[in-house]
Amino acid sequence: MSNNARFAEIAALAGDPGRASMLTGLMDGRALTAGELAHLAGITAQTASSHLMRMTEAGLLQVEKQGRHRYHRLASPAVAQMIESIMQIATPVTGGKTVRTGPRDAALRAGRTCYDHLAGKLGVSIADALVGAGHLELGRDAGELTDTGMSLFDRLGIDVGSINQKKGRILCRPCLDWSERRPHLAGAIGAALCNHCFDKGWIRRVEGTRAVSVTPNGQRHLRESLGVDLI
Amino acid sequence: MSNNARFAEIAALAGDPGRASMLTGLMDGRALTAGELAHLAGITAQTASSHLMRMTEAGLLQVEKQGRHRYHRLASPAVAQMIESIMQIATPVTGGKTVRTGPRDAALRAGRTCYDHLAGKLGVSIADALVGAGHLELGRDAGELTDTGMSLFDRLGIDVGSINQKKGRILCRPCLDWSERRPHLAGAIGAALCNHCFDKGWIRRVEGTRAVSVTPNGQRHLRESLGVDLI
DNA sequence: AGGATGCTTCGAAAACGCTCGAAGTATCAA
DNA sequence: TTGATACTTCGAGCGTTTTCGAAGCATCCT
Repeated sequence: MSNNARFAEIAALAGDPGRASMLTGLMDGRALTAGELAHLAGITAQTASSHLMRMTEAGLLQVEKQGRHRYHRLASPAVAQMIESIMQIATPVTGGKTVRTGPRDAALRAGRTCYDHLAGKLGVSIADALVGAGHLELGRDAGELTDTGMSLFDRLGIDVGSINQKKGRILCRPCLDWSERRPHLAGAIGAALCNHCFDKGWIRRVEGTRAVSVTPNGQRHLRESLGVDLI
Repeated sequence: MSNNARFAEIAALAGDPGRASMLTGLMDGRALTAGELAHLAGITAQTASSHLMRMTEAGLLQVEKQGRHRYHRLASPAVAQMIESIMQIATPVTGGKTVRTGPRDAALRAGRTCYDHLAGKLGVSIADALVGAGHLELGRDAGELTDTGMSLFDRLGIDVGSINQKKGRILCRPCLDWSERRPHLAGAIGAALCNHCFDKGWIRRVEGTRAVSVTPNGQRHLRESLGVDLI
């Protein structure tokens, strides 16, 4: 298959409303069953099954069989970044005020995972706090931990040395939050920080959604360790 | 229109072979006429016209009327990054050996523009030289100029201060070259460097293609200023 | 074993979107 | 003004894709 045909195939897969729902629904990094994805997209199980098979064959998804369930997840960070970049175009820049204000949306806006890192108000707050304290520098195209930021992560027990393939510096990626329209911390560093928060019990998934809530313990540690002031 | 519908619409626009050809054809950053794009995609002018109108209305393209020609270009760097990220998924990682070896392809591989910066062997060589000399640090997610790199750019007359919105550091973005499968310099810094090379007459577009050739003068300056050794 | 649940395969109907010929508008050239 | 070029609009044909009911496997539970 020619290069252009592959390109069109991949884009077309993301270009169906049902499949688009599933892909964006998987953007929190979790693995969902075929049934959950069908419900999420508002289509029958048969239709979803066919879609999922095609996306898996094309390399967009990975599937893991577990009993009578089949768990589907995004195949790689590259796929997540593709979806993110399409969202960037699809989200109208005008105003940036998404008027949807349900109770569920509120939880999502407060904090959620964005594939492998933290987003929403939580993600933005952490990024802001790190930048404010001089631990992080975030530009439009890229970001990096400063020396103090590196030693901070070191103290927290996040092994920044193994993340980075280069010698000294830690380079990471900003990700424009589509509810806050502000950059937060993505890339390898963002993923490591997110994992750390889960491991230490600072944050917890809200059952059945992609939202995360900060535990009381987490609230204290985020404030003391990272200087994050949550409202 | 719901957020998901917008997402699907954008992706579907990129998901048609004809439109995909046009979009990737515009990835060199030039503005092409409707006729050129029709020829490039192998479709009639009528069909192309309809495609171009849809993509323009959706915010993917910008059109500029000039006499009886209509010049189309990608609407923004964000669109270019979306296309780039789709290519990332579409390009099979296996081997990375694209066997096409025409004379035109050779020129393209030697050097070309990638939206607003330099790619191909030329782009990779420049990035390698800068990294090798300690002027640049490139990670998987991000990159930055070092202090010596900043003063180098300063000496060249590239105004790094106005590029960066932060105080001291210059953060940029790596872009995985899809012919070399190696990162080169993109983002604001990459764009500024590319412009500088054009302005100084170091490189020149090969008529009618997206390839760029290095002028004798450019060859000398690239070697002397940046330490780039072109084969 | 028997029944329920989760998912896939099959097949056919319906809808959607791509495509191009023909005709229309705008610009340039002489 | 006349003709040529560049592009767009209109309309109809036609292939692709989506969709879901029905049936078929696979797995779990009791």
